[in-house]
Amino acid sequence: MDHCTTCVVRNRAICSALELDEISLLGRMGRHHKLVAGQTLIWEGEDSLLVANVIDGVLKLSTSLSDGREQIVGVVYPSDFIGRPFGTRTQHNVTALTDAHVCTFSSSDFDKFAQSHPELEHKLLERTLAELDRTRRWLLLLGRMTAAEKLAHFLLDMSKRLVRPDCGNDGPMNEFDLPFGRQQIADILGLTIETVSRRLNDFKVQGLIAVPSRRRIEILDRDGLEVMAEAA
Amino acid sequence: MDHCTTCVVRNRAICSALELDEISLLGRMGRHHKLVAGQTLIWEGEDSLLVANVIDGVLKLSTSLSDGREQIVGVVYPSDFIGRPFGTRTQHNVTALTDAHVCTFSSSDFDKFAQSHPELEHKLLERTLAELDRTRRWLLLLGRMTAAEKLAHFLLDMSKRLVRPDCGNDGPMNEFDLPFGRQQIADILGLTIETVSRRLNDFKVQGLIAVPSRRRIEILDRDGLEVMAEAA
DNA sequence: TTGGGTTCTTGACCCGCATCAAGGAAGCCG
DNA sequence: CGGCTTCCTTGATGCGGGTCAAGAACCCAA
Repeated sequence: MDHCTTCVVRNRAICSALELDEISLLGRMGRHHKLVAGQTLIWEGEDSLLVANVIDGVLKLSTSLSDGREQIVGVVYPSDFIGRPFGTRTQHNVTALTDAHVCTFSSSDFDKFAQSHPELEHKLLERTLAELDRTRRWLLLLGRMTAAEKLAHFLLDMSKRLVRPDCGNDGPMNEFDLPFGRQQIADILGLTIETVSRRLNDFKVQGLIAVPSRRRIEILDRDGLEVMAEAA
Repeated sequence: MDHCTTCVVRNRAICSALELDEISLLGRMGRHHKLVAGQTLIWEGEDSLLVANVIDGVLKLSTSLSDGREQIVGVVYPSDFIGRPFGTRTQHNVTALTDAHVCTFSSSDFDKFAQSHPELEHKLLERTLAELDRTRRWLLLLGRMTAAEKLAHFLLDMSKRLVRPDCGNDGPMNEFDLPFGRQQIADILGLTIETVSRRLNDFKVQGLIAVPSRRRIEILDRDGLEVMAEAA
């Protein structure tokens, strides 16, 4: 039984580098897996045993300090790749934020397969380079921006990344549901939950956004938000 | 004339993936380049025209905000790879911190060559994955650590990365010269120059380190520094 | 509907780090 | 050697965001 042929991320995940017959080869090594919100797939420090493609849902990558301080170091969406191939220890937890579907492979199986399929490795390289760029921009945000700037950036970024996969790419959305609670937003931006709450309220008062329900955001003044993001 | 055969990083750079005849092929596309301290090789936002291997010296990757705030997003050492292959806009400046030698390639030449040499791409992928891991740990540092913790981490990291290439890998050094001034350290850690100076002085008073001259560091109590790095 | 748990907001206070402002120490070139 | 520049240190002050502490809003399940 080959589920790859019906996979919704078939054309966007790294698998898209492969021909039909190779895909089914890879597919036979993969296992479809269901995660409930909050469930952790990979633990920090454990030997890297599996890698995966995200089919559906949103997951977070996070590390923490011994005293409980946590930092989210990455957020992963459908068609993204998870895990650390080529035998190193995993450096962070991977946890589902929403209910999610992933397609997992044993690390060693995947490594072997990748080494003999340069197309696949190339795709993975492009993704990794892009992710590195994104992460480096994040360093600027964490190291040099104020709380208000951080939040403005975050909201704008979300509005661009949360485009529904089905309804074509007609630019950023002005209305969306966050897959995060306030604490998670704080952990992404290197803030506290209180500060997130307060600055969000400031934006509301300034008429930049509306927050009709806890996780719903409406961007009322995108330009204003963009100014906020670059200047404070 | 093939300088690759005498290249000091020949066995550590990504070139080490290649056979002799392929290396000379790549070598003919490369240009050896000398940089003086402070010179910028690649500018943020410019179309990615070149990539390079670092032969000697230390370079920084940095981005900045319109008002002058700067964040260093990466530091590059001999044998490391610089630049963004596969045609995207470069996201950060690349600037020499010390006098440096690099071996540059036109992006398009390199891309073509890489696509037909999976070994090379594999090496590059492994490096990029490692760099991504490193950068993500840095997010934790910037987002969740205090000034003292940041500095302790920084010093320990330096002591591990600045091992002289010629004298084999006999662990971290307890005495070394920083390739950075105080302002650069601040830009790496997301602090101000004054805070760096003050916390460094605290460490001196506590007997953790000695600072015999501006850029020289001696670690006197490594365990103490490690405690500082994890708790503070 | 009620009750209990969770998540979010709001307020009061405080501390770490930024900011502003001199002053000192090195390096550099005449 | 003296003067200049650059880099670093030290001090005084203030603010942004963290911390602590309630309370409000929401979410379910019974």
